[in-house]
Amino acid sequence: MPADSVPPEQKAQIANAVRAALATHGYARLTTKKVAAESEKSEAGLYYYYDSKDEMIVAFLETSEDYLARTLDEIDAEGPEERLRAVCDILLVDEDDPAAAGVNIAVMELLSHAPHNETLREPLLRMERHTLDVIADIVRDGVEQGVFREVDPEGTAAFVLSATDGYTGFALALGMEGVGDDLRESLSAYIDSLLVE
Amino acid sequence: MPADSVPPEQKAQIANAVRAALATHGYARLTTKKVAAESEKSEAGLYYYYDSKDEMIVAFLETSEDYLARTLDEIDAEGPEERLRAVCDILLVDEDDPAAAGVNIAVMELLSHAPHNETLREPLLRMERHTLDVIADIVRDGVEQGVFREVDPEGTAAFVLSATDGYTGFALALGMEGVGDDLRESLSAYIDSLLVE
DNA sequence: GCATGGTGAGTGAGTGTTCGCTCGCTCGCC
DNA sequence: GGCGAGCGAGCGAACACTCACTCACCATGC
Repeated sequence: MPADSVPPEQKAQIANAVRAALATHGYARLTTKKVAAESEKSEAGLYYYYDSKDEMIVAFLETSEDYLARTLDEIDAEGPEERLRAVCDILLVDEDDPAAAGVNIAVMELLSHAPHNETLREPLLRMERHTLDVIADIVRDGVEQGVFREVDPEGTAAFVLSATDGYTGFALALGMEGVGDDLRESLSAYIDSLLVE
Repeated sequence: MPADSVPPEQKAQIANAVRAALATHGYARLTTKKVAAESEKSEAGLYYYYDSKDEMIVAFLETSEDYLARTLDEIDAEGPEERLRAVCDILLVDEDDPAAAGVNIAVMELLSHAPHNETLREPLLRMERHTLDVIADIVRDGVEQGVFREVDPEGTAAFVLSATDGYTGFALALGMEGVGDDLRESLSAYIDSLLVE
């Protein structure tokens, strides 16, 4: 079956199974058998909807992409400063939420494997690009409104996203306690430093 | 053979083969056959020195750890500000150096797989912990010398390392051109903001 | 000077297992 | 009775790892 004609409900169900399996086993140890074990289908049942394991992962990524985009879109904070803080709060995964941590770490694993897997590269690129744009837009608004100093929106966005992704990819993945709180404070201080006096 | 009694020359040679194979294929697609192909030994020859694939990867990590520690130690810049800039320069891998980029991306892949592989966790933890300490020491010196504002050394170190690791794990891995330069500038501006007026 | 036997270093050819994926079939429903 | 949905069984390939063996080298005894 072509990937883009999978019924939405089935796509959501399979994406969810991929998500659970990724969080539990990581990408390098992900197998279709493990995905099936997390779903309510058999291994062969997954292949009824998707032609390959990679396509199932793409389904998960597209679902995550939608979810993240919606979450960022739903921020109802007012003003660039509060909005930027809200975005950071979303991107800096709580170490005490194992489910969220597992998924986000797995996405970092997918990201760092992207150079070797063409199929996964595109959806990952879209997701990161979008997040980058959301942050840059907020910063740009802040500069135009005179809330932020005259910083470069793209550079600031890259800095913030790097910091949050990097935190997930090393401190969260290694279970380094305390680093999250340290970082949260420094990131908050960084946002302070963006404000005009 | 116990891993800690492998002759140094053999360890270096095998670590090097693992490094090359990781850079080319990534961790998720790393096989002992590919490591052997990058070395001058057969697959069975690798097992003469190491009992498992994971031990070979640990050998690579220990070698990298030594190399990074030595590189950070050899910084001869003077004063906390210049030293901090030098560290960032080392950690922010150049996107035009494919070999260095490949290895660093692979280490990010290992990091984000760490929750699922106990064997790799320890050496990775040591490596990140050490880097974190090096940065925190520089910041602490800077604060004591009155060069930096009274920032938290640990938090600042976590912020800087997160940013550089994160850049490697998403922008470098996805080949997002320009992000590196944007980030370099923002990171430099951040260091400016740490300085006392 | 030279046969003998032990040893470290290494390999070609496998081992059993697991992988991604397919096929022939069944079942329930219009 | 035809058809969409799904599964048990199993395919070939690839995987991590092992084993029986070779070969160069060296010490020893004669």
